[in-house]
Amino acid sequence: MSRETLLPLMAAHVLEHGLGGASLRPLAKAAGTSDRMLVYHFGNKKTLIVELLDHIAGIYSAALDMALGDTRPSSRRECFDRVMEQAADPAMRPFMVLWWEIVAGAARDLPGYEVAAQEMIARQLDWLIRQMPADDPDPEGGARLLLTLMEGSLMLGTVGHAKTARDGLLASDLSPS
Amino acid sequence: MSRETLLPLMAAHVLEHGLGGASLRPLAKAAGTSDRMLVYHFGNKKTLIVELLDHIAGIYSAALDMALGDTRPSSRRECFDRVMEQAADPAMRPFMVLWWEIVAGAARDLPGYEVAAQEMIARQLDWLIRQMPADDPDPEGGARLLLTLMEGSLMLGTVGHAKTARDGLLASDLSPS
DNA sequence: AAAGGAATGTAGCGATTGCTACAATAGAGA
DNA sequence: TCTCTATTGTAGCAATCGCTACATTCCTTT
Repeated sequence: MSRETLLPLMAAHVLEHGLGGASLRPLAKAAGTSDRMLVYHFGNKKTLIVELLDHIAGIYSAALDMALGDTRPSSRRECFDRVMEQAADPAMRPFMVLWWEIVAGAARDLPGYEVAAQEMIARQLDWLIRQMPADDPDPEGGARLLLTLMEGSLMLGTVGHAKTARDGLLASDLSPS
Repeated sequence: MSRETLLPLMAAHVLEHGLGGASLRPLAKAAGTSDRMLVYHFGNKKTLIVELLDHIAGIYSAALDMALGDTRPSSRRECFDRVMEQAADPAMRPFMVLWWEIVAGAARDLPGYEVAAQEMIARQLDWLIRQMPADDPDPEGGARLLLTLMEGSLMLGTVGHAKTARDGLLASDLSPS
């Protein structure tokens, strides 16, 4: 059992139970090993978490690649609505919950958190650019705008202000300027 | 020493050191008491945290009231820029860092986190409405839109994608529709 | 002054934390 | 077959966790 075998199992555990309370022994049990072996393979907990975050960022990228739509939207607003609908999928909820924990860790400068978050956002932006309307005059700028709106809306959603974000969006013009 | 005396002191400690690692003994030391007394006053840690979050939401509201600008901006974009500039103030950083921890807690349904976050967002929205241009035809809708953009931008900023948000905003039209 | 509840100190319990010392096994190359 | 290194198990350490039992002090009310 090597690092590569253990990481996906631990990632699954973290997706379900969170990063904050992730201690060696539960992590080990989820991976079918002992805390002793986790330290043996990764040296210490800090570097384990760093590698785990990197691995999770990889999982997220792969999940995005799987979710490429086959038809392109005809407007930025339709694109936004589609992506938001997909983010609301219950299957995405563990990712969502973990995501805010990663953001919090990045804000507090915990090692590995910011790089992982940065990677995940970069992937999401790439993905979004490919999802933009085919005739959009500025797909990069549009994707960046939609990403900002999306993340703001998702955050407001998780703290019980989904309606606030929705109403704000209704009063806005997403079309290219 | 009552609850009301202890809460501000613990809030200061949490603003500096975070909520996640906040355990009874350090909290007590920051408040000049013992863990024994914290349990005596609040019953247990969970309700302590709930009351502490409520208190912190109150502090945040007060801080916003202090920061009401004396001149109104003349456009939504100017309003946005001003608010973002204020949010970038180093003095706001502890609030920012703590904020994402509260969001993460709300996403994970920890008791008290969502209510606190909801309250803080509601206050921020009220504040934003009062900061909108005087001649804005739809201050409520505009404030909701700006709030969404702000929070998205702030999040992207904390994970090292401030430029992404900025470029997205440049390619957008914030004027009322 | 006596009494009684509120407030506080001391000490510690059982559980969990990250990590380590030591020993045992296993499998590959000589 | 014999080493030698890589891997794994067992046991435990010191620190911290939330919380509690028990005793004591303090202040208010009668």
